Amino acid sequence: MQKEHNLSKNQKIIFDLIDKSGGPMKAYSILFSVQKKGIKAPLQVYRALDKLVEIGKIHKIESRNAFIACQNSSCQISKATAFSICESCENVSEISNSKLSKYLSNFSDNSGMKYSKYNLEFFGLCKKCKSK
Amino acid sequence: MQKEHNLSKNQKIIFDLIDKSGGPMKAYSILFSVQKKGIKAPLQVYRALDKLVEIGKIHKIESRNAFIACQNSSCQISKATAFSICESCENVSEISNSKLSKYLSNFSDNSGMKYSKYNLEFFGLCKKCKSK
DNA sequence: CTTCTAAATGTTATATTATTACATAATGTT
DNA sequence: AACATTATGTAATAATATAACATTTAGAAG
Repeated sequence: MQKEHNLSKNQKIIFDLIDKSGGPMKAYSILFSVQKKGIKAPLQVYRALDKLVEIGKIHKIESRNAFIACQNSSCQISKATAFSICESCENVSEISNSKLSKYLSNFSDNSGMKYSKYNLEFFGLCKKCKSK
Repeated sequence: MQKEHNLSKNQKIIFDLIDKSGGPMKAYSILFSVQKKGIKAPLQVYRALDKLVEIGKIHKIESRNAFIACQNSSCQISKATAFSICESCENVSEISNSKLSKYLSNFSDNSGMKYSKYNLEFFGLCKKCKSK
């Protein structure tokens, strides 16, 4: 049962942009693209991004300082994310593999720490780039 | 068989500082600390950090833009890293769990991509912070 | 429908993180 | 010694992100 989040004006503009782009986008490139829609300042972008991340509509690719629309409909909250990143063309895709997420969600070591969240980034060459 | 890397002057200064700190350090806090040793510019710090990451003496905590000394003697190259991060006190430690690393190193999905590297960051509350 | 509150917005300034470009010096190899 | 590679020094600037403050909008409670 997915909670419906009514996105605000800025949130919707920015989510739609990222979603339509189909890939990761950087904050200042988003800013540039939405200036014609009246969003003028970095903070307006970052605030929308923060909220979108919080509700799981987008995820942050930490190693790239970029944001991508969630490609996994069951992912309501960004608390368990995994991505594959091509180091040549920088293509990013979200990995939704139930075994992997089960394994990591249940992972515990001997530190006595209970993990509530994780982010995993895999790097390599995608099919296309490998065959070049 | 561990390759011996002869660190250069700046690399050694910066590695020693991070190593002795026992935790993650940020680039500009490193810069501040090493100014008395003659390292004056950000680039000098970033260059040393880049090299240290490349040879696996330190790792970058992507979600924190911080660098930590490798706590895992068998880790020559930063190609398979996992960390646990306390979201309250920001304590970070490197996870060395052979099952986990084996699982992730062998992970493959149906994207046809062969992963050569990964970085995993777990978040939660450490023992101390949990009991507060 | 009004009062209250929480969330979102707008705006300016500034902090933090990282790289470009170019010159020089030290180190290792043949 | 000549060459190539790696490291250093320095100035400028680019890219990423937040602080502080004023105002507005949207929901919830009476």
